[in-house]
Amino acid sequence: MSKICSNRDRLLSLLYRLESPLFSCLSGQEKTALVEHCKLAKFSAGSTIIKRDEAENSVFLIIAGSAHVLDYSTSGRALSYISVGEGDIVGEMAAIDCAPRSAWVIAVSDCQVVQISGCFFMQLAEKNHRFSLALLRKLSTNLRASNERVTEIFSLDAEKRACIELMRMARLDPSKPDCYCVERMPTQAHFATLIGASRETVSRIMSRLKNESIIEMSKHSLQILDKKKLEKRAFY
Amino acid sequence: MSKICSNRDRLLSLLYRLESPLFSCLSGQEKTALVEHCKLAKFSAGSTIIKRDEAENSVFLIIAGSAHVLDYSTSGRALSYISVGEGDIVGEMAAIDCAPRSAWVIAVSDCQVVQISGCFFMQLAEKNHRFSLALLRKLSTNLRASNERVTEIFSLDAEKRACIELMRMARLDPSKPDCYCVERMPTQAHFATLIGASRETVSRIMSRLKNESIIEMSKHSLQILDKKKLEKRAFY
DNA sequence: CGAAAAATGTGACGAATATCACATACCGCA
DNA sequence: TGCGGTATGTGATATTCGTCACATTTTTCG
Repeated sequence: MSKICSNRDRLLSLLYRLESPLFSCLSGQEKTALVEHCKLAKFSAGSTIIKRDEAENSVFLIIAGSAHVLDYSTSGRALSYISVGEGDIVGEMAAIDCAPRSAWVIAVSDCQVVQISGCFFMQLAEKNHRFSLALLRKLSTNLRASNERVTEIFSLDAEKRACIELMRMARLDPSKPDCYCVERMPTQAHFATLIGASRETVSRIMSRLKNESIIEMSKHSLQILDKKKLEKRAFY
Repeated sequence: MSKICSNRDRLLSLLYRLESPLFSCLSGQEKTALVEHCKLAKFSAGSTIIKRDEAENSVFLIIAGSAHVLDYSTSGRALSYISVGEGDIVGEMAAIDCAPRSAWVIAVSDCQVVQISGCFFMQLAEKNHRFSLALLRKLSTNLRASNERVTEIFSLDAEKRACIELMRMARLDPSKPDCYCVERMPTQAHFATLIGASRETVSRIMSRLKNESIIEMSKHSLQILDKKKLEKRAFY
């Protein structure tokens, strides 16, 4: 499943190009040491990057592709805690507190990742102040996002949650200016796990939004035709 | 020897007595410096310790009493993220990432707290490795707990959530051995915010558990009469 | 191209539970 | 001891949404 590539130089240059508030805290020396304690790996769409309850504690830096951090309910329905992409890390919690994995991480699209030894990652945190502070900020941000998500699921209905999530995912369309779109829109089943709803509910919501010309689908992207209306649906 | 202790001295001895994986990382010197950058404060039951959206960034160390970290839904219903007591800290996130408060902290019972300057708190984290690593572990633990709570609310019905929460709160009864109880059981309205349910739903659940002789109420404490049955209700 | 798999659309139905509206019980306190 | 506020108990009702069961469409890949 994961192909190991030993091209240290490529990895190092990747680390230098990467825009990450965390890894940009590392000195050249630390980056060089890092490539000695990690390996490149690939995960195909749908495969498991981290298994819940395992004791393994590597940290994964995502170079390409996207993944969902999620858990399953007793009935088997999935709920995503966070969706991660290029430049994000996952698995840092197990490295920090040495507890077993608390969630699953599943590749949504084909992923290229750098697998870093958990021990080495924590050595970086111990030796480099800026790194450990950046890590603190990251966890703090995650905690805020996580709490916000709980409140949303708790207090808003599925349609409002869907509209908010679409607004979060939307970016200015590079081809048509003044127009927002979601490139690489996940499947409705994946989207459902992001907002804590069933696949069918998402389907119904999308149908409604299409009918009212608020959104439009094309291939794997989603156009937001009427941003104002979408906001209204999200908040009123 | 003087019998009258200054506030500073009392505070310092408090810090030495306190069982906290975080503050036990501090050297004597750091503890002495800390008492110069903080003040003792009291909050009566029901009063607000931290207001959501404010820019203020003190960290509060709870010496006595308990409080809930919570947020309100649009309809006004409250949901607690975490319940904190003696030795816990709240408000560390704003100190770490300098963002506005993301939640409310409300005293459930009368609280005595040590209010620490956010900047000084972060100076400790910058200068003391063990402290910043302990802080990382604390955030990591909180994140795990927060995620676990989402999954619970998402996948278990209100009764199961209530039973699990009761089991979390229960301690061995100091008077009757082999018997578990919850001393200082919060009101049903407070308990409801902990499990993400309405006050009425909690009332109905408690009635059922009482009827079946699983629990028993007395004054402000709750006896668990049949731990086995309670576990069954929680998980099957 | 064409078949199998994956993704999506949609109706019917039931379960959980919020909400409203009271009744009742309990507690602190003057 | 009685009063007012707070906490709790309980029925009726409405709503949201998950689940099941298919039909239909789209994508993938040999």
